[in-house]
Amino acid sequence: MGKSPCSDKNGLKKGPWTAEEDQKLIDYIQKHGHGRWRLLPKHAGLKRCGKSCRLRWTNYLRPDIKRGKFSLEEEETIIQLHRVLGNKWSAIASRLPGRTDNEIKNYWNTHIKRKLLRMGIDPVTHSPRLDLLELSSILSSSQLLNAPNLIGLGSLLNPDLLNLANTLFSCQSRNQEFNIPQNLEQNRPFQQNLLPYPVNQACTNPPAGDSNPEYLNQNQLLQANLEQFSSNPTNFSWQNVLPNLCQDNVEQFSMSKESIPTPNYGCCQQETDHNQSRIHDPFLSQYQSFVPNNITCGNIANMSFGSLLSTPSSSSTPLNSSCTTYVNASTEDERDSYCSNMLFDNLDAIGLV
DNA sequence: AACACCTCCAACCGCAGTAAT
DNA sequence: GATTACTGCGGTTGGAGGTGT
Repeated sequence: MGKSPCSDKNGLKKGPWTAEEDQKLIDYIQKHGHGRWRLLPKHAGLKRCGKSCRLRWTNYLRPDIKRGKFSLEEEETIIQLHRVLGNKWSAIASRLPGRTDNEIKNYWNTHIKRKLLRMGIDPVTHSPRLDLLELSSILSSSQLLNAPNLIGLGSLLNPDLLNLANTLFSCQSRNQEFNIPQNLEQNRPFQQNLLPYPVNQACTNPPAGDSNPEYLNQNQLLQANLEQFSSNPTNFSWQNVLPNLCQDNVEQFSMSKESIPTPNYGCCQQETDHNQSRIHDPFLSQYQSFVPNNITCGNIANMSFGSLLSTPSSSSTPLNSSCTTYVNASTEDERDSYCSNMLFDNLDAIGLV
């Protein structure tokens, strides 16, 4: 039903707008207002299609457009709105005065999405990558860290998992004192601990211990689900091991989508400063807890462990799971794949493969 | 200086929804 | 109800400018 594209019409200009064209468009709209975009270019003396004129006006020439960098507050707002609305850029833009849908979409794709991925957060679901969470549990269990288990996992793990595993092994091999389970599961969420930071920082700044019972409880739960997985990997279910963890999340997720919840990612807010500065970045502050509130008992319980370990379907960019080695990897996907190889090199080195 | 590669964003494209006929 | 005209939306692209080698 859609109209034919502008390119079908002969003699119409494409590409970047000149200052002269901009001025013609502005002058015309100031005199006659906008609308009737199809007729506008003819009346305004522009060799452009109406669509192009509308886009130029709404995305660039409109007087109420706010130019310049996004503030942290705007960034936080975008993340919150995206969590509720998804890729409804126009809906998001309507709540950010002066920003266009195109601008927000670009900013999401070039900045925020990448930032979330680096933090180990799925930019589509806004939840921590549960597969990474599980790997931390697997690696933390000394009795399960043996060759058969890891070889079995090799075919299931996606590159992000392997990347994390490689980081952990690198840490372990460089510093025997550094206790991986403590670093991963005590007193602050794993994705904030490890993923946003370079490997060497994660290794050299292990957090202090914490006796918070909630964290200890999670340790037990993670251990329990790991053991269940170990005994029956394909039929693993969260149902039996996480009955209490997501109680609050069910309530929160049942909220109307019209209301925008305050950032609260679950049951375990960060309590301590870890001898360092507390996170004040509002962006990071949204992801300080352990379990995302949009993960419910229902949807966790229905996940099989196998599906968690394979490439997540929620991931917007399919993960490259090939075993090709990229020594000079230029893209993030390539680096992930490269890290997968490094993991198995490390496993080989310590005699597990 | 020259080249390769990367990032960013303005602009394009195709499709869907809706109003008008 | 079918068709046409128009507008809006979201995904994608291409090129300018920046950075690294």
